Amino acid sequence: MGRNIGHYGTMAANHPRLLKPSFFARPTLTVARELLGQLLVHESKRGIIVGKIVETEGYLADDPACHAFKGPTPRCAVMFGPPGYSYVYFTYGMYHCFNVITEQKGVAGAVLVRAVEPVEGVKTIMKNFKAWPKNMNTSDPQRLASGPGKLCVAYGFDRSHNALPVSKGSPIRILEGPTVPPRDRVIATRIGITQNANAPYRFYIKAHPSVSKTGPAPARQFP
DNA sequence: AGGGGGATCAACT
DNA sequence: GTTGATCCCCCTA
Repeated sequence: MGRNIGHYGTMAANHPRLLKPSFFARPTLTVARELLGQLLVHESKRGIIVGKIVETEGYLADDPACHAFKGPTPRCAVMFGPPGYSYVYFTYGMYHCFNVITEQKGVAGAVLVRAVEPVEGVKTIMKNFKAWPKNMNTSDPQRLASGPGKLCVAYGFDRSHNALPVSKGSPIRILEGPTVPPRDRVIATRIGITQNANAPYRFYIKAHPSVSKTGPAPARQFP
């Protein structure tokens, strides 16, 4: 924990192991599962931020918990667009949530990135927390982005980051990260929703300190 | 034009 | 387990 795993910020500029739009043009739950361990990069004005994705949730077109369930609205329109774009929305009066669009163009779907382990740019993350109006717990560097709201504070994401490509040439990119051993990848029910709450659409790295919380349902391993 | 609800977080009982 | 902070979104009328 807290080990230096390399200069991902420099690599992020033009490293070949960058997830391409084709990665996201697949079933939402497949993408949610395979995003575990990958590296979310934000090349922001304050500095570059890199974090290892440790927790995701899928949101599907036929899923009552999904913003796109009842069809396109101005807010969720990007969910019906091409895969590999960001979907950032505002919630609870002060927080944002960051998603990546999945499925083929015309089919709604997204993966909510709920938590990352900070890998690079902790100083920049701390600047973002200092600029945040509400008091947040920043004592544990492993838990600076241990939830979807905190993640957006840490990365400096807001609605200006909605509908941006998550790919080469964009300030937001996802790099291939270290492979997560299958026994450490678990599936469970989602958090903080009431609609379709029993759907096992949440994925996280077992016992990882940066995961938001264990959740109500017993998590099981998936192949 | 009005109002209920929300993919959150931290503090409190 | 419950509650306050805080405001945009979307449905209803």
